Amino acid sequence: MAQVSERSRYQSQKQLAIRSAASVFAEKGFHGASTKDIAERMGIKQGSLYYYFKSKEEALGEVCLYGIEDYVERMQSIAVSDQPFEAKLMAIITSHLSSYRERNEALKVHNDERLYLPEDKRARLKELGSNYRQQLERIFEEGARTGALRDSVECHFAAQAVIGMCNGWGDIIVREPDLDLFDLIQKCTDLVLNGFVERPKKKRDGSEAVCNNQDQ
Amino acid sequence: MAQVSERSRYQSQKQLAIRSAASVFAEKGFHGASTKDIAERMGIKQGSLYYYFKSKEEALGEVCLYGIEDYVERMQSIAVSDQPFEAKLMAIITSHLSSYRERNEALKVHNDERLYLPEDKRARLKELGSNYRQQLERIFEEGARTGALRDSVECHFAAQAVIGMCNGWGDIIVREPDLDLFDLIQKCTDLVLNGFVERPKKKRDGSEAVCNNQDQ
DNA sequence: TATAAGTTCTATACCTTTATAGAATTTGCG
DNA sequence: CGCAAATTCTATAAAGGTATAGAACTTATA
Repeated sequence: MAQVSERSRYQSQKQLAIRSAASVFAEKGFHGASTKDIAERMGIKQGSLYYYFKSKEEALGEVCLYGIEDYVERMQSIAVSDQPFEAKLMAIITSHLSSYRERNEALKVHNDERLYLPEDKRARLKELGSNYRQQLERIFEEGARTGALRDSVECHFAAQAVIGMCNGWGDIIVREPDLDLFDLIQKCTDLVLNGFVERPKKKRDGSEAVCNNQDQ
Repeated sequence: MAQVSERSRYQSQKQLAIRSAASVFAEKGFHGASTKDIAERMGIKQGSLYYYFKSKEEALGEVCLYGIEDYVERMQSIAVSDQPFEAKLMAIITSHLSSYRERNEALKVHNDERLYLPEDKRARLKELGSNYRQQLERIFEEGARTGALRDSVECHFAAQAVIGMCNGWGDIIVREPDLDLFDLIQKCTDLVLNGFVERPKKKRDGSEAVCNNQDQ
């Protein structure tokens, strides 16, 4: 029994299948994509795809999960890290925006297509999405507690606003490959912290040093 | 020849067709929606729909145009109005967010599905979208000139960020009908102006009076 | 009422797509 | 090699979707 290579081959092909599906779904949408498209992108015939997915819908489910798992993991590692509030915020924005530059198509598919999954298959995704938002909320709460933020800031609103803004840049980042991502990250962070209205500068100015290892 | 009523009936049915298509496209996406769905929602049979649209794709084009025209018009009237910067910003956010509450499904379709149109049919939409962004940019430029904003604010970035944030709230607004829209508008405006970091209050505090007629 | 234009319906040609079954091929190993 | 499991292929059933043609019905008006 070819146990060793079976595992290896199946798993690498399955991974390829998920990435191919992500790519096609991102480009054409779930309903606009055909199983033939996906199979072709991974170099096999349409019927063979069903060796890896029970249905097209299952493929969507796995792509969405793959996309958001990665995303949540990075949030996790930032949340537990030992950085001050402003550094965490920038790290999160960096992680979020650079995931689009890396053509993390699965995340885009999660954002745009997950609603086409039936309720029960979306439960896990909901959980992960809520987890992401809650961790961001807690980071804002911590910021308010340590005095980095106004007391009046509503952390639920803040988290949603940041996530929404980042997702909004997602499409633009994908469309415009020449866009300076680091510059954009700084501007977004600055907007969230300070807004556009003039204010007296505090002692903070080396804020570009807070982000060092998130840009891979 | 029934000239008078022909015009009236055709046009009202066409309007209904566009709104029905908007509703179905918003719910199922362009590819997920069938011409049968659209026809049923407007109370006719599938084949009859082709009296109003040459093709399903043409229907998408008209829905997108319908959605964004309205949106751009409201921006226009705010841009030329004689309000100070902060009031204009709040009016724009109000217009944008409340269009989702009014279930302006055509705008959602424009945002999510317009990319499925062929290049040439998208030209006009691009023009209108650019127009919207440019007008918002000019409002920010004006704000910087009159001293309401930092000089360093990059108006192109600012406009995109505001549009992205509002679009991000769009899905949430549709999903959560109990959300307090006026509260949300104020928070969004405050975020864009002041950010989340504590700052000394200026003389501005009657900021809730600046918006009076945009909430219809 | 008779007419003609306008509107909707029925029926269908044609195509694409999903999913399955079973044959064929590949793979690793004794 | 030659086997058995794993993987991929071919072929196809079944379903659903788009668009068209021409018949049938409606409406306003002469």
